[in-house]
Amino acid sequence: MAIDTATAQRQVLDAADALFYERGVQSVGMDAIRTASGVSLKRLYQLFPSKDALIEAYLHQRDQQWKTMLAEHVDAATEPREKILAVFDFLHSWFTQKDFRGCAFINSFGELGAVSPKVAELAQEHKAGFRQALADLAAAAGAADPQQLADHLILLSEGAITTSAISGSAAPATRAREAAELLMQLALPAR
Amino acid sequence: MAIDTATAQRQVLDAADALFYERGVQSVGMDAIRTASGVSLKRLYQLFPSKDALIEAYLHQRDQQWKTMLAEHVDAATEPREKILAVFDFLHSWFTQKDFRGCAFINSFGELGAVSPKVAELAQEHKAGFRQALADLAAAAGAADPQQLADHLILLSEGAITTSAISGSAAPATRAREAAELLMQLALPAR
DNA sequence: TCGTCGGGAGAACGGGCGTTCTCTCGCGGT
DNA sequence: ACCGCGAGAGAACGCCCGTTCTCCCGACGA
Repeated sequence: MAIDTATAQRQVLDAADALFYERGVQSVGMDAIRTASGVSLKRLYQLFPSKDALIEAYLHQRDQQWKTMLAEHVDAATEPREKILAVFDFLHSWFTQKDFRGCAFINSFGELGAVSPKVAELAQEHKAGFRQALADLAAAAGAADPQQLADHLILLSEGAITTSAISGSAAPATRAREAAELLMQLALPAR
Repeated sequence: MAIDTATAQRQVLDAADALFYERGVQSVGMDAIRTASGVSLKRLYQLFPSKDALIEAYLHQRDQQWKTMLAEHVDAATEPREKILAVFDFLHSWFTQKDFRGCAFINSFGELGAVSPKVAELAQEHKAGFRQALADLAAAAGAADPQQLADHLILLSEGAITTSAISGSAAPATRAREAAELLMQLALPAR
């Protein structure tokens, strides 16, 4: 065996992640992933029985990575209010990554959501997870209506993601942070 | 001549609009548009020299339609503050259309933005136009910083569009409207 | 009436893609 | 040393798609 199964999987997933995210899921052929990963097609199909399965794994991995990065930023803050603002700092640092091209779930949903129920479902789950995280933060900060504040914050976040992707600027993150601060003034008890 | 050039063009554009929007640009073949429009392939290629040209025309048409629908809602309101809220009422009525599947520009950008500069450019122009419209409304409402208010409103709008598309619910429009009201409380001079 | 022009229907072409198959080779066990 | 399993490389297959071509017909001017 040339390479260990686990490392082969990691190589394939890394290559798929980079290519799918950069060019979109449909524009990337299995051959490109074969070339980029250095894993033979035969093995690739042993690890992932179809392109759809690979797409699923790609989205799953993105979800994990995204949650981890978000948690790192949020955990670094101590004050509940600061933790909410840290979400937008996280967005800003994400937007300034040179390969930033929007949210993988929004992009995949736009490509395949109407045609692949699985992709649509994964996008919903990802966004639901984010919403839950925001709701927890809002509750911890003592919001009178944490669900409402969470909804407002998620709108700002999603808006910032797509606006930043299309405009190519990271400014929407700071604008969203501004707006979040204003909304918190109204939704949180005075300190 | 079986059908007049103008009506043939309209039939093709209507078919392309429906199919591209519903299934995504890349999932729809020229053959499907030929069948749906009833216009022969030969004529189709006389009217639009390539699929790319047809995609461009599709996006252009979407832009026009969208601006028109927005303007109808905004113009129906009289108070400057009401005009801004009318934007979110427009979003709500859009989201409840049975074929709603998010913003055609965001979806196309996710599919082709990285690979087609023309699509990326059209998406930027569309969003810039929306931003300008919001900035005008914010200025008319007497915002201290109309650019900032416009930026906050566009984030709420874009967030509502993608959240609604993925969740399949129109609720984000009302949540965004709520948030917009709160932000206006702070950004506009007391009445 | 005849020829020609333009359009409709759909076959054809060239290329790409997802998936599978073939061939070959190196390695481990006896 | 030999056998056979599994892996790598890439050809092959079947299908789809964008684009062009062919063939046929109906309309219209001389």
